[in-house]
Amino acid sequence: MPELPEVETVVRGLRKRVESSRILKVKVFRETPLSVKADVFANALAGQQIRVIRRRAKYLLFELDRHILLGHLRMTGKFVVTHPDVAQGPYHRVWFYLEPEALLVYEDVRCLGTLELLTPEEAEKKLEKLGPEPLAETFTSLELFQQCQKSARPIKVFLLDQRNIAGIGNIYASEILFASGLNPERPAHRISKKECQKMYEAMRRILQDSIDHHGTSVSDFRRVDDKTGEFQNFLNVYDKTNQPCRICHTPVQRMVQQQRSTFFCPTCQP
DNA sequence: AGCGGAACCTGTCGGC
DNA sequence: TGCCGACAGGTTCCGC
Repeated sequence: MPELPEVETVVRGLRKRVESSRILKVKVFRETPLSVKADVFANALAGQQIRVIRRRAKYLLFELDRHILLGHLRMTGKFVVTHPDVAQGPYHRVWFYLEPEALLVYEDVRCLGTLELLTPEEAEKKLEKLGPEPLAETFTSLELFQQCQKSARPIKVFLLDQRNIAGIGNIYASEILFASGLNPERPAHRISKKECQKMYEAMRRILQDSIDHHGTSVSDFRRVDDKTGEFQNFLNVYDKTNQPCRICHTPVQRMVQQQRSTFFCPTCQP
């Protein structure tokens, strides 16, 4: 499901519902997502308080008394807050019993998501490899331009590489390039300073707008309270193959870059 | 160093 | 109806 705006939406929901709660007990239904054995995971978490919840790139950080629980939802991971007497769903992978009275459910159809139990130092080491947060006040168009200058890869592929900029995924990469009028195959280092400025502004505007609309629910993304996001209503090209471009009415095209779909308007993005 | 491709999983959808 | 391949919002590993 999730790119930066969706993870931010989840983090905000979790903050409201479970920040400062204490983990009483953990039940693991499937070990695949975990970085350690189920019993180690469960025993280590029991008794720790969730002090702070925050986001870095597409990661969720649960800052506990002694550990960082680092979550990544990959394609289909979800966190849902519910009641302790809820029935076990088919894709429930981990239950966190919380005090006061709540159940935090981690569910994941495809089981590609991860829950890593780390020390603060290990988490730090892992996250420092990521590029800058595109919405950070300190992130500038000049920084983006300088980063682009270092890469000959297609700009779409560049945007997906988390070491360049953190948090953009397949939906927003296509949307950002459409809004910037840039062809997805343009080598990153061939993009002018002026075009980069436009891409920077599009990036910040689109990501912030999406957060304001609680993210994009294309198939199964849900908020912590199981509501959908609303930003799918504002997408211009993603998954719109053969539909007329909103600006020029040319049919939107799909192509494959790095084994992933890219959507674009051949007229608006020459 | 940097690239393309496969792997990790499971479900869904379209075509024949 | 049934089967099969393609595809899905992501990351990481491996070999060239």
